[in-house]
Amino acid sequence: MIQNIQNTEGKLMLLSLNFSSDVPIYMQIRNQIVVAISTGTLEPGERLPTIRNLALETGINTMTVNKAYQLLKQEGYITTDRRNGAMVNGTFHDTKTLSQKSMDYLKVVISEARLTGISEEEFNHICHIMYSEGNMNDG
Amino acid sequence: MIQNIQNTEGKLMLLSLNFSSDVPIYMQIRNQIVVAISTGTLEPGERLPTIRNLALETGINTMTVNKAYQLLKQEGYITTDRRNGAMVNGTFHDTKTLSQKSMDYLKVVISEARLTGISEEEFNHICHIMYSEGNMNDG
Amino acid sequence: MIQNIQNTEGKLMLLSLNFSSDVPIYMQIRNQIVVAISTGTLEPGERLPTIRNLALETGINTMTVNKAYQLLKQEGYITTDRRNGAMVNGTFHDTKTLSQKSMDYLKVVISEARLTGISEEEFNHICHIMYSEGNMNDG
Amino acid sequence: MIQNIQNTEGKLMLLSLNFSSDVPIYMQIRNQIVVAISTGTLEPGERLPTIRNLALETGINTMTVNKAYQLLKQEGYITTDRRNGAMVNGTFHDTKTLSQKSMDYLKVVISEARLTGISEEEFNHICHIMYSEGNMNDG
DNA sequence: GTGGTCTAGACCACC
DNA sequence: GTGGTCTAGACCACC
Repeated sequence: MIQNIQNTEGKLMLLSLNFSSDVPIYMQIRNQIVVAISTGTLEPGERLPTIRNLALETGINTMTVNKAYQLLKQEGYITTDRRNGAMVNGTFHDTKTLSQKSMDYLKVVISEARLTGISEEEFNHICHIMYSEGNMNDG
Repeated sequence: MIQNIQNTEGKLMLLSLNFSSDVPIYMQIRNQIVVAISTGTLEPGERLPTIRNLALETGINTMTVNKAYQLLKQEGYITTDRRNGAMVNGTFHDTKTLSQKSMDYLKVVISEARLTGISEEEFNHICHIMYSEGNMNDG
Repeated sequence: MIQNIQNTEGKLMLLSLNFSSDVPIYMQIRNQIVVAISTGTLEPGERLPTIRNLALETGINTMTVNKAYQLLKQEGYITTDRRNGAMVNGTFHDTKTLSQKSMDYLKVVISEARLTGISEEEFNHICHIMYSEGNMNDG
Repeated sequence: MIQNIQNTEGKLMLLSLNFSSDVPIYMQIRNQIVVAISTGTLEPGERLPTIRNLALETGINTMTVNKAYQLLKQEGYITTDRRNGAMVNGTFHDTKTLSQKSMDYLKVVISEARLTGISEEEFNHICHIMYSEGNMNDG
């Protein structure tokens, strides 16, 4: 299911939820918001949709949205306060380190890539496209 | 928990299971066997530990191991028969395509990488190291 | 054993299980649900009985029902999620291709038909009756 | 695995065994011999390979081949005697009836066909091709 | 000995 | 309440 979601300024945000996926809904929300922040679809300081709105428009429970926002807050991607709701963080730690979880996932993805005959150059190309998506909103 | 597992020829195989992870145990087994096949730790035609043995030595239930093997079989990584047990497939389809799931994971990993200040060159370097691991057994 | 099963809306569904068959129970369930979807007994979007209910009313274990549902899900016949349980898919890929397995079965069935003296016309007639069952709910 | 098998007169017979299939080996042998008889590849009165030979050339246990032959004998497809080994039956009962098992399989196959968008005419065409294979050796 | 199936029952995250 | 996972243990056909 693909949903058009508006943030508090009325800007559109695409949210694609798959209810029969083994990835929990709250994690799908979290992932897509991380991607949106990284690609610039969500800019530093920008307000996220309110929990209530996001829940209402996607038809999911507010608890589920809340769980996603809590996770994002805990990971440092967003801040929440009572007056302004949720907001994209302006600065991120330049730790230049991938989490162990991401490293594990990456290893499995690369393993699958190799086994289907994708060369390192071709894999770099796929990564390049994904990396570049983050620069579209920069120029 | 890290376990040394012997395949049917007595060769050692490292299996690291995290029982408190949100990744199901059968999926952890599946993932690590995919990585092992890709890196050459498990060679084409090589026999995997029997379901019973793997279960016994890791302390996991045979049903759980069975589930992992069924998944690997269904994905085309291994074949199973009652004569020889489980066996790494000799040939893989060079489809050169990543599954949607892998694409999604990769996108999230790359998003996290960007946000921690990892440049595309640095990310390529991480990938290069992982890609190269599979070539150690080639020379 | 023939069981009357109710789906979540209370609609009756016939399920006939043969415990002494060489066809595994989960496969019998899978097969009969595929037939039910194809004939329109189960309609697109319709909810299947919950795993628990189906297990309870048939006296089968939940794991066995779960296996059948997992298979149906993987084959694209149904979707499952924790909110709505299992649900018949609304759209199916018009691939117009039979699986190798179905081709093999069909070949054996046709071979048996020929050897018992059933002509191609007579065989087409049997198929016609089975094909037509799916159109009863259309008119 | 595809094996060229010689019958007792030296005639070649193609046998394709899939050891990781969920269809037991003895049933695969049985099925393929039924198809071979039906298509005329094996003619009435023709001798089958000896159990020992078939086992030797395919690498399967003689018990497995024996099981297949016993089943074929019991179903009336072949006769066995101590001097001549196994032999294709000359006459088959023109019962013009499909077994319940075959009816069940056919129903599932047709259900799958409908759901992938195969029309009755297209299905008849597939059947026609399979039916026709049995007439190639007739002319 | 091997994988495959099934049970009874528990527990879990998710919604 | 829902599906999903896991266990301990039994039994099975197949090879």
